[in-house]
Amino acid sequence: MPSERPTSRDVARLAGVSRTTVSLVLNNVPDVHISPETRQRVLEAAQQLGYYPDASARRLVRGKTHTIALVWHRGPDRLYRDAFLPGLLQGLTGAARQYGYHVLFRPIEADEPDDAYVELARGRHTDGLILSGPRSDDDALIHLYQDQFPLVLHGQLPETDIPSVDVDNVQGAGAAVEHLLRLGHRRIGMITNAPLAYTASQQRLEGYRRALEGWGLPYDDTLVRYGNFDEESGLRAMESLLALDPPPTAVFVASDMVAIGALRALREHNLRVPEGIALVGFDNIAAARFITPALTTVHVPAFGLGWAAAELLIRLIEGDRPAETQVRLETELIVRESCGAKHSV
Amino acid sequence: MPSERPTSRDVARLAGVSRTTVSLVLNNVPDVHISPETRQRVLEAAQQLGYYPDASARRLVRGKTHTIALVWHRGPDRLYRDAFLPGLLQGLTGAARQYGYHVLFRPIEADEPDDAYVELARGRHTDGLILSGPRSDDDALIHLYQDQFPLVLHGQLPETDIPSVDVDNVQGAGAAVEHLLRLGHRRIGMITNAPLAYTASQQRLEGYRRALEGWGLPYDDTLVRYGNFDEESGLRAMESLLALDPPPTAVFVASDMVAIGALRALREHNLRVPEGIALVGFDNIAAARFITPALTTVHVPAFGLGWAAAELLIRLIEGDRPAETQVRLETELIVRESCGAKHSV
DNA sequence: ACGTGTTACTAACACGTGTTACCCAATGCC
DNA sequence: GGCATTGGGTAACACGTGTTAGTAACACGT
Repeated sequence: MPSERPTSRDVARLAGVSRTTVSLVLNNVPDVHISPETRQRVLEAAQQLGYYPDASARRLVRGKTHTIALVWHRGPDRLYRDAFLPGLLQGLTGAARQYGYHVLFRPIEADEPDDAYVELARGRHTDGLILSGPRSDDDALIHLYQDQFPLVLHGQLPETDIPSVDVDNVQGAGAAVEHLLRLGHRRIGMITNAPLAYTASQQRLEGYRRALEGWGLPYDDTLVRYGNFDEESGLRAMESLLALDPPPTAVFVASDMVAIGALRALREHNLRVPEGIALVGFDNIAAARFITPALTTVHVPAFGLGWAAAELLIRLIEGDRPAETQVRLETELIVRESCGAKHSV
Repeated sequence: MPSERPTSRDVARLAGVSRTTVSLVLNNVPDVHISPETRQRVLEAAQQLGYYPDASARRLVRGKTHTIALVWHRGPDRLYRDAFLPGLLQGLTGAARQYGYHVLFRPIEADEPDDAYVELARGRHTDGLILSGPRSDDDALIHLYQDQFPLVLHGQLPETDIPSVDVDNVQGAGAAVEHLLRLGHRRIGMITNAPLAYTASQQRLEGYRRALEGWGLPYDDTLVRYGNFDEESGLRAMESLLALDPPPTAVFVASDMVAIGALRALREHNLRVPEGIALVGFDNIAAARFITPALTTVHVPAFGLGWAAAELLIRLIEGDRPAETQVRLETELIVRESCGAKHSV
């Protein structure tokens, strides 16, 4: 880009007015009197020169970047979370655009310190952060929050009141298990999406337990296995459940990825789904639709989560304290083939 | 964030030196003599105050934003391209980080003008742009290029020498068809990924044609159908191919998404894959692995494309004219079940 | 005694904008 | 006629940094 980029001074010169006037006109400052002719001259001059105000200068003088960042932590669940990235980003940018904000994408790689993102905040690269996959041992995060820096978590951090956006895992898991109960199953196993160190895992397990108890069935932890984000863990967990005597007639797998592994185990044991064992997943990743049998699952609204996160964050930035800073979105049960409902209806 | 944010002036005051010295020390400016004691004092003062230089001020004075943007156009292929977004972004940010750049994500929505992204460039929000899904009728793009603004296209625009990054579609399609030929097929149909207005479609078709001709087989356009990004189009195209007498014994579908539709058509006709008809796809989207039968396909290295695009763009920004501005990455054939190779080996 | 270099540092300008405080002329009011 | 008010505009400061040109002190060779 050649250096002959026009500045507001050039526009002022061409229009025969002061730089102040140019600024007043171009920003449509209210309650200020500029004659229509002058206004017109300025507009034409700006147009003619192809003037665009310099973003850096604006940021500096206004003390605002009009940018928010999505901080994307690596971790064992990275591949899993990648499935939500496009939807989440579209939601984020959609809401951001409505408020005139830009979105920065900032993954934290394995060779970086976990708190590498603080520079974004402290160095005033952005006005606020959305943190995906927060860890409770992250005290840089706590400090930022104490310093009133605008933050929204994607996912939950127990024991804090940091604003966050998440899906209602208890309700979603409950709906899945309820569905199996309605189909007549009474011996229902569960494979978690991840170890219980993850809040979401605890909550989905809790939903499973409550659904059972709501129907007067005891919670029995011999029917529960722990997944770990990937197919492999699902395969092993299902093998272990099949070793039970008798095995469950249905299994709620709290992650589609893990469910795909479970499905493979069933195929290797020549068990038909849903006739032999019924399955319900969680997440509604793209592959759930395509796999055979198509997976009944709990839909996680990635777009909606992104939208809500950006909207909440921007509200915090602009200072109008929102009534509710803990957003929980509802999930939706997507009935396909793996649960057996299609046959029993 | 309270307004007591420390500036370099505060650091200078605390260390008992001038602001200039602070800047020199903190930026490690070479060939300048500062006594070790002073250097130490400055560092300690900065540390003690928790000083982070203001990014906006830096951008302004340096005339660089150290930011690049990924412009993501909507379009009929959006859902299709979403499959590559996570990989592409990881690649982009990975390379960007090595050079100290940030990455902005900017989708252009349906209700915006196509050239809404120029503001990013003209207003100096970013130092360069990566454009995904460029259209040849976009003259804002041409102007930007003429004004020497650093640009890299993801995908190709015929008849220009704008730097671009893409996969070698001709080679990839050729390898896919070659694979089917080696397996003994001689009557091979093709379903394109999209209408021929898309450069990638033309090129994949060209790869198909060349592979046939390389084996001395005539190119026969009665064996070719046109997909349109989605499952539905694949289903219809395959139905049409099945109406031929005799139908092809194998089909190269230049998009996994479309291939999934084709697969459904075959299932509805009770044709087994690969025994009845063999299939090879293109793209290697996540679902290709999970579907039954698992899809043999041509892998598109999204991460590599992102990395290459960012690296090329940053080279252009920093002024060291790269030797080659048209990057073409190789694809890789992923052999799974749908082609029949697993049985014949 | 004098110029020449070197070390260690600083004063002052520049980047391009938004905004406050002020000014001048014309008008309205009694 | 004197005074307040309003319309239309500008001079000057501020934002927080990077960088150039310059200075003061001191060492050194002759």
